[in-house]
Amino acid sequence: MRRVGMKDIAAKANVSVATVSYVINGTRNVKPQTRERVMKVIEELNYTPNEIAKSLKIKRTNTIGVIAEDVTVFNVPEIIDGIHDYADQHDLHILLTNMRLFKRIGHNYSDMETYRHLAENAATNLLSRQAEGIIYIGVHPRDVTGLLDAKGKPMVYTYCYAQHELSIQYNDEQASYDAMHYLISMGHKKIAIISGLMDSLPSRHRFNGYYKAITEFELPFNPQYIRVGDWGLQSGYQLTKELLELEDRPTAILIMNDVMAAGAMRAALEMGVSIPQDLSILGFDNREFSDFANPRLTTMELPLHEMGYNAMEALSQLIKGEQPTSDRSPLCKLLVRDSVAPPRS
Amino acid sequence: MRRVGMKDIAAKANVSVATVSYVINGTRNVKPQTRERVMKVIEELNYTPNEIAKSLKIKRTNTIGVIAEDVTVFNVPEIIDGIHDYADQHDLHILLTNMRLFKRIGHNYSDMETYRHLAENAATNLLSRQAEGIIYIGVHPRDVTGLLDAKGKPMVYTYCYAQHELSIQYNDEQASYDAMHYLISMGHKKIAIISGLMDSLPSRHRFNGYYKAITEFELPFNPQYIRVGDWGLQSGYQLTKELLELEDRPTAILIMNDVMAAGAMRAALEMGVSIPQDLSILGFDNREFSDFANPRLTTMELPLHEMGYNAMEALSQLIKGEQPTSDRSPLCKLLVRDSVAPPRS
DNA sequence: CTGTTAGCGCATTCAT
DNA sequence: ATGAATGCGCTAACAG
Repeated sequence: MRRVGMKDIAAKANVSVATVSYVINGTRNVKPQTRERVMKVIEELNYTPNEIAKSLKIKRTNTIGVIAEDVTVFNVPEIIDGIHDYADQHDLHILLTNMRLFKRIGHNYSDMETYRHLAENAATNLLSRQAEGIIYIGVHPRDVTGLLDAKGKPMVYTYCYAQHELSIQYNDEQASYDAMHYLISMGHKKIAIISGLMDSLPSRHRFNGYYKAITEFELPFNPQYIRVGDWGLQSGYQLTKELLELEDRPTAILIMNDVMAAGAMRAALEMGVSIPQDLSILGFDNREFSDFANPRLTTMELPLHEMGYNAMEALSQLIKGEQPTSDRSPLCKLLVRDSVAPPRS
Repeated sequence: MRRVGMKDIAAKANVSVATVSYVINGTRNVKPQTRERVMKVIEELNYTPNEIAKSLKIKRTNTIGVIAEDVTVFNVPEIIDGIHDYADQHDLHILLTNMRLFKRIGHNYSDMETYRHLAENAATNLLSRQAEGIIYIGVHPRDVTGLLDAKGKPMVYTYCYAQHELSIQYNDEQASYDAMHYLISMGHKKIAIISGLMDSLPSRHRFNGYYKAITEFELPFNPQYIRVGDWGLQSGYQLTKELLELEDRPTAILIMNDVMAAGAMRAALEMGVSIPQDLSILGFDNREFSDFANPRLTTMELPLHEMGYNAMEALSQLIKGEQPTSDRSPLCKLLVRDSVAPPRS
């Protein structure tokens, strides 16, 4: 049998389709009896409104498009969760496109051709499905300026940056400053840093935070303590070894991601340096394994949920023509576990 | 300015809307010149078809609804990735609902009221947005029979079961049988098992696989070697200690998840038992940390991508009125790393 | 308080 | 090879 529509309800309840519409949407006062009658028929016929027809009519879909570079990359699901959190509260729906970047072109960002094509396609599709705005979720914080054209629809970036566009990204500088503050408050003075690749924005920002803390708290600045890794475990391992072989060893290392921190722990283990008694380690990311490490790794947790939530909030405001008021650089949060202790006196 | 529609194209190109429709969809032959002219105007006006209007007309949306109990739970994103893989290849779109189960009601499954309400709501919403079918992704393999009513639309469950409904779930029994086979092929005869809670379907199935292998390969059956954990790290730790204190120690342990395996490794470390020389460990899940563990954990990898992909495939077939032909219990894959070695002779 | 009616943007039948 | 006209299911004037 045909799908039941308002017309069927109207017929069976002896009213006009308009009235049915009114009782469903509460758009106008309807006499309680009629209302009751209509409701009963709706119930009986198990009627569900066709939102697509409604959308066509009112020119609003309450749907927002999300383009994720890759949903399987750690951190991304939590951002999506934040998006859904806001969406639920505001009766918005999510059309999700997953570009599957890693599986498709691997880490080869240079294949910009394919890449831009995918993104452009995704946006066009979303837009033709009448998404009222788009959120673009990167796969790690980098500049994606000029990648996308939302054809005049509102757009918000998160977990990546775009010039002249609204983007929500956690505050890297403050995060590493806060981490340093914690280390210093524990009594550390000789604090090394293992940074990520220096062509990355987060690396630069975090280094700024490190340097700012060094300066403000008047710690000795030792260039030997500054090491540049490549985000991989092996580099954390190697650089930590180097740091521990220094004549004037640091008592703590701030490490820009948990993976390199895992390498650091391995190096320390091999060299008989115990954490946190002989060396304190502070990571970034709160990766799943950091809670299973031995000792459990103290790390900076990223405000992922908040990023998604704020991005949605900002987008909604943009859609309504308002000025976005959301915090564009939410703060990371120190997760105190067991890899930091006061230095040996 | 108003959004540009077919009418605008038609006017500017001096043709009827019908013709515009024909050139866009290639539904009928159009004189090359006219065709050309229309295309040019489309280009100029930057026209994008309104898929929502089209859907209303043709009564097909090419949209499928996905209900995830919680997208932030490990394993789920990879399933979603499989769904997108199929969707991309078949020009299908995904409307994703995230019930956010953990954040909302925690692990308290007993709050079935809220829970069913959420699910029912999600389905209704998806359906009223004209999703042509629904995929339900659980948060771990359990029976969810009777949770949802798709009102006659096709529905496929994955990462959970539902009686009398189509569900795609990896083959647990085969997985643990394969794991055992590997252990045995490495020369182990005294193989213990640390199972998950016995009220769980996977636990039962995996135990079946264990027992089947024991029987088929005529290994001694030692009830002492069977331990029941609760999936948590602590239980893996505790049970491994007990196993290692046995007079007749096992030389290998099959552990039903990586988290308990992490506990096992900790126990072994404390007792001075080295892995894999003195004890082999084989986990389940391929959790992120298992690759960072020391030694790297050999584990069974779940066919998550395939589950998502197959679920989509089956759903598509159902939508088309065909018999689903997808493999409903894809196989797990052994991921050989460093925690298994031949027993000491 | 309720009914009639005109579209929303498009695909499609029936003419020509 | 093309156009005119109809309607998908719904909302929102407008009219009573």
